[in-house]
Amino acid sequence: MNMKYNPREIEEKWQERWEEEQIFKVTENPHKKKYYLLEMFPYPSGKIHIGHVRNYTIGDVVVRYKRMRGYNVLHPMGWDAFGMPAENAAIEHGIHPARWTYENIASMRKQLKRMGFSYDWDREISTCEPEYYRWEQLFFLWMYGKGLAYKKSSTVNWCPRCRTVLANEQVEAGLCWRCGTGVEEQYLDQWFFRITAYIEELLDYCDRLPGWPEKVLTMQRNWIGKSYGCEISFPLAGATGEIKVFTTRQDTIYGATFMLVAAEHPLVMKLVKGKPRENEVREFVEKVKKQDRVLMTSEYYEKEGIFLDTYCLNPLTNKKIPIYAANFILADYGTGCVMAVPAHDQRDFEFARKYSLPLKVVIQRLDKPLNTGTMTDAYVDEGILINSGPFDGMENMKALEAIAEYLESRGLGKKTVQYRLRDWGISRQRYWGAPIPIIICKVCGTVPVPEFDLPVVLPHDVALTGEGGSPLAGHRQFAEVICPCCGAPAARETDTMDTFVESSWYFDRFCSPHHAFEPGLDKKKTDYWMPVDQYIGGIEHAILHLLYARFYTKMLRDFGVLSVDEPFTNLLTQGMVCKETMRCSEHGYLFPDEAKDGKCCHCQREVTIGKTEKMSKSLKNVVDPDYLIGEYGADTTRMFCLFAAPPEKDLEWSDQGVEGSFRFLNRTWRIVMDYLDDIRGVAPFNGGEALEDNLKNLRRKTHQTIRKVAADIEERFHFNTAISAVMELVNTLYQVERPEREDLKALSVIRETIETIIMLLAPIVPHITEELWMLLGYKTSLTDVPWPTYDSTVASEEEITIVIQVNGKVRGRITVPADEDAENVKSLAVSNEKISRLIAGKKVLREVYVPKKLVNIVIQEQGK
RNA sequence: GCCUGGGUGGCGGAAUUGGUAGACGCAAGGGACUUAAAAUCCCUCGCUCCUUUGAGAGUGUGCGGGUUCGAUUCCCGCCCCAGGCACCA
Repeated sequence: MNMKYNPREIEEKWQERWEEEQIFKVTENPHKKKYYLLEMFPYPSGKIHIGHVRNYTIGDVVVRYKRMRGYNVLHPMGWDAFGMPAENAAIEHGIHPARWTYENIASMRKQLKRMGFSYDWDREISTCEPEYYRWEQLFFLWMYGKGLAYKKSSTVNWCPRCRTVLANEQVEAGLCWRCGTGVEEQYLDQWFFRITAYIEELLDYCDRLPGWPEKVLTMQRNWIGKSYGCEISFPLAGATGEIKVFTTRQDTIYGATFMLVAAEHPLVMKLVKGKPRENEVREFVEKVKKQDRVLMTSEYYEKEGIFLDTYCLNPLTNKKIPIYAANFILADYGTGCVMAVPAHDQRDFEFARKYSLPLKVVIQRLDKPLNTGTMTDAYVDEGILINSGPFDGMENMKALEAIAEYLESRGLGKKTVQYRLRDWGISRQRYWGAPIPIIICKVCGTVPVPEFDLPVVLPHDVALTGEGGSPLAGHRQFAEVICPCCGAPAARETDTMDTFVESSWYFDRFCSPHHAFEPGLDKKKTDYWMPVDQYIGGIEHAILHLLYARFYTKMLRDFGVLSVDEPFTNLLTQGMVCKETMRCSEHGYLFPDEAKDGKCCHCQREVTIGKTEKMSKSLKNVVDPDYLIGEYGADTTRMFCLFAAPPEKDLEWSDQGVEGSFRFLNRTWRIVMDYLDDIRGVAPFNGGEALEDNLKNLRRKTHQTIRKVAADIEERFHFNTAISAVMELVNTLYQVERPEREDLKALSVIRETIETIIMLLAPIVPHITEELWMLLGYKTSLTDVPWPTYDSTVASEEEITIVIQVNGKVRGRITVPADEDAENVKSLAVSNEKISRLIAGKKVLREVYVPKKLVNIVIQEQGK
């Protein structure tokens, strides 16, 4: 037998066969344990990139492994098909977003199939289809009915030249990415989902998701940002009224020497009304409003403020303190006003130094007293209260409670709980999204579209120019309707929904993807499949998508549609695949193949190498896997993506080393071919007879490898070490001396090893292993062969190496039987030739023995 | 700036619970095979030092400290990189 490994031929053959035999089609089966594995579905940007390949390969390995373990596995794929890039393509190239999207889907579907992923393609969904988003519109109506969807005024990025709303991504350094005009803030009435109605449950369950990475839960807890503190009223000086602040540091209230109000806060203009500074303050407020939100969070952002010619009174000291408007106070957190305690808060400290405002120390540190004249930073740690009236001498942590109660008892404040999480703004002034099913009638007000009129279908014929506001607003047939209540002419809501809404329930829809009856989810099926047992996706989604999906699940549960509290039992967050960005001053961001020798291939200008960032189409730093698949095949591409790093780690992309994966598959292929004729008629060794050393060692390695690979896949998804282990086994097999053709016992051990290698690799490289399996004489697909089991007696080592250290430094090694007792090991260590020389004449202070690992002999060192 | 992670040879990484640092692979160098090349197979490979060239000594996991018989692993401080920061998805 002398066949060469031909990946293209093998892969196409098996992909066809899997499809013909519908191997991956799945239905509910009450007699089997279900396993629902889901990878985050892609936005159809045009081509899959290495980040997708990595994500979907990880999922596919686990799916194929679980199948071999006997689970009834659901593994669907679909398209997060609404979104901005389609609209941008329409504006730039005149392609209709729908056409652009469907063409992209077609080519990406082809690429995914070429990778050999085991999806049940009958369940494919695209969120831009009315059959999908009609249910989302229904859920919106239910939410509206319950007050979970509501409208309020909030700000957007506004380009005054294009007269359009910009996404944060479309704002570059405070300027519109298309025309370079300075971006402004504008208020619009927009739709919100009341995620805060579920805030306590969302927080509570952060402690009840043991299958989630702790870092993701920590990020979500911090995002929700529950904090306990006080709302305190500061009366205005010389006027009626008061300013309410929220603080978690009421222990420092005696040190509050000025007041800060968010520049955008309506209170600012109210306070300076009619005062000489009114115009100056208005200019400041306008300037802050224009400051880009991204800029606001950047490093070169300078803290600025302006005095409002107004004072209020510190309610406990009754001292007059000045009120400033500032650009770093958040208008929509707490009350939008902050009592500034410059001695004990770093931001306040910097502000006070800039505007020469007084510092007052109210918490004294224990080691050396603070001096307001010489302090270079705020003191934010614990200490004893001073300058704090009746609370002097109290520990500040105790004063938190005491001062809160004191304020409460005198009616000056109350203990409150504050959250950082805001309600979810879902309005988008864009075309390519799910329409919001609402009608605005001059007579009846806000009127929900009647359920029997759903779906509100997105019209096809719109003009997309990137200018002049929401494209749907200009579509008369769509926007002009008859009010369902009074029959008068009315206007349709022309905002569309945030695409995060579609991705908040697609996993439910996958359970019954074609269910055409209300509410679009077949309860019997969602009850069988949900929750998702394993969800896999990029760490980038740790907060927004995952929090929204959790909220939406709870809400659908309360509407009786779902029976689960949480959508994802186990979560694996893969690290980002990163690559450097490249920019040309004329052509903007460049794809990797648009640059040659540091020059832009369009204009020969010098290319600027930017930061290394996660691959994304907008930065064009994407690597298309096609060249890898073409050169080496899907199996090599899959294996290399897994071998490069463990899944949770970020990866700076380089295809250096892909040859190694290809070589390994060739090496595996060759050794099976080499033995094929000799082992074809031989059954794998079953342990009946005693084995001589070399075969015994091979068999031990085989069983150890089964143990290691299963543990690596099941317990920690570390496919790189699983692959290493199989590589070692293949290396070991190469080392074994070729047995005679008549030595059936030896050949049966070889066959056991070869079958094991094939089965262990099956989830990782499914095509080559199917082919080899068939060549070994099997008729059924490897996809449903049971995962091999190991014999722990066979796998256990008879001899182990013990390291001998002297004062913590490795000085020798001894080999002992695995069950050697402690005393023997210690005396063997001490009597070892080299060790005895090293410790001769020295006093042994201590002997540490770590069973099966090492002996550390601690001796008195010279001169001590 | 704030929140969350990460940093180990020339490179990707391994060391799973505080116990042999560098598994496995890439690159590099050497050898075998070949008319030749490719492929394949074998060997070497953290760094420094040497008048014991060795089963040698020292040093080494971003930097500086600490705890411990023993630290890549735990603690404190710092530097750098990545993800998120609510309209990219």
